[in-house]
Amino acid sequence: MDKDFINIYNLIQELSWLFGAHSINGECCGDLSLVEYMALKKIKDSENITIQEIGNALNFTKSGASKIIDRLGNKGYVTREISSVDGRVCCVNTTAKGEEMASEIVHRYSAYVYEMLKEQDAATIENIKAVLEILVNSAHRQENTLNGKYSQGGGRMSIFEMNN
Amino acid sequence: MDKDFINIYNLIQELSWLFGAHSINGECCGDLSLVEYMALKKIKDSENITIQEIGNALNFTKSGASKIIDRLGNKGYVTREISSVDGRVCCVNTTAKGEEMASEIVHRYSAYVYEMLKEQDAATIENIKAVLEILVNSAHRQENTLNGKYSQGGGRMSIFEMNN
DNA sequence: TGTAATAGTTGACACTGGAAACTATAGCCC
DNA sequence: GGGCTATAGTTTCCAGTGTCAACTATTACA
Repeated sequence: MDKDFINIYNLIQELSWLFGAHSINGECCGDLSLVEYMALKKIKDSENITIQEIGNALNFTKSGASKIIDRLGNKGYVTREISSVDGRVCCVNTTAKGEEMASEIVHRYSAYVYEMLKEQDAATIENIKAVLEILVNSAHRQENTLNGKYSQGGGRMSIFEMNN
Repeated sequence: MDKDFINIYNLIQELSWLFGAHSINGECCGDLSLVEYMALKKIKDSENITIQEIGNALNFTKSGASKIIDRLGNKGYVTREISSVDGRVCCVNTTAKGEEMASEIVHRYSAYVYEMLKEQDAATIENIKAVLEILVNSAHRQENTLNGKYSQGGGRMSIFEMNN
């Protein structure tokens, strides 16, 4: 039983590494790092997201988030506008170019995943999807119970503070 | 059909992020970064591994790998000895402390995974394991077909050079 | 023996993200 | 309205990290 979870942990770790910043994603896509891509994706999926929200979503300080948006802005993938309702907050949105880049990356990697899995039958593909959904949902739930409130540093807990 | 692979890609991406360097692993364990932990794990699993091999396995240059081993050495987790058969190569091995630290990390994260998945029944757990094995194996296979030979820079290909 | 190849190390460098100080706006209370 | 506080974001300084290129040391081979 315990063995199963060790096993699953090791497999997730391995998979994460293979899809993480040091592997195929090392340079995620031309001029985007993995972090920048994740931010771009988040911005694309939310209308008028703020710097702070991006930071919280990706576990960066607002300082770090601001710099990531700088980079994305310099590359022409996002715009930064001052909110019309509150002069302190920035509304970040993707440009057409940013939108296109995000789609391109998804397309490329999906093709990669297709190459990976093309020999699997339809039922297996469905099953893979179902399992990944369980994992992602459980991980999100677990993340939420772990994370406290966010201060500048995004008061996230290390797993090592969990229960000692 | 195509939709399935996009879906799966997005889920893997999400899961990888959640287990990647910027999330719970931000500080993987006290004084180890994710990269250092991956190296430690690799060293633990192979007898007398060389710097170069570590670099290749983790997609680092030999220079980068050398510095990671420096750090692990300074923290007392690994030893570096000159090979008895070839005076140029280093044999890296874990110390007892390193061994213990690696186990501790696995233990901690397995507990985390257990918390994540404790509500799933036994059949689901088995299924999760099976799916992850498929994914990890396919990803490794795919990685090998993508990567060319390793030079200093570990001549890995960006996914964007795949077919254009 | 001398030249080329190979493993590893080192130093200079660029990039990244955090902490803290700072700017600017908003909210509130008198 | 004036003044205090809170909040969003930016900027400066800094430490950590990994690459490149030059270097050392050892081995292989002609």
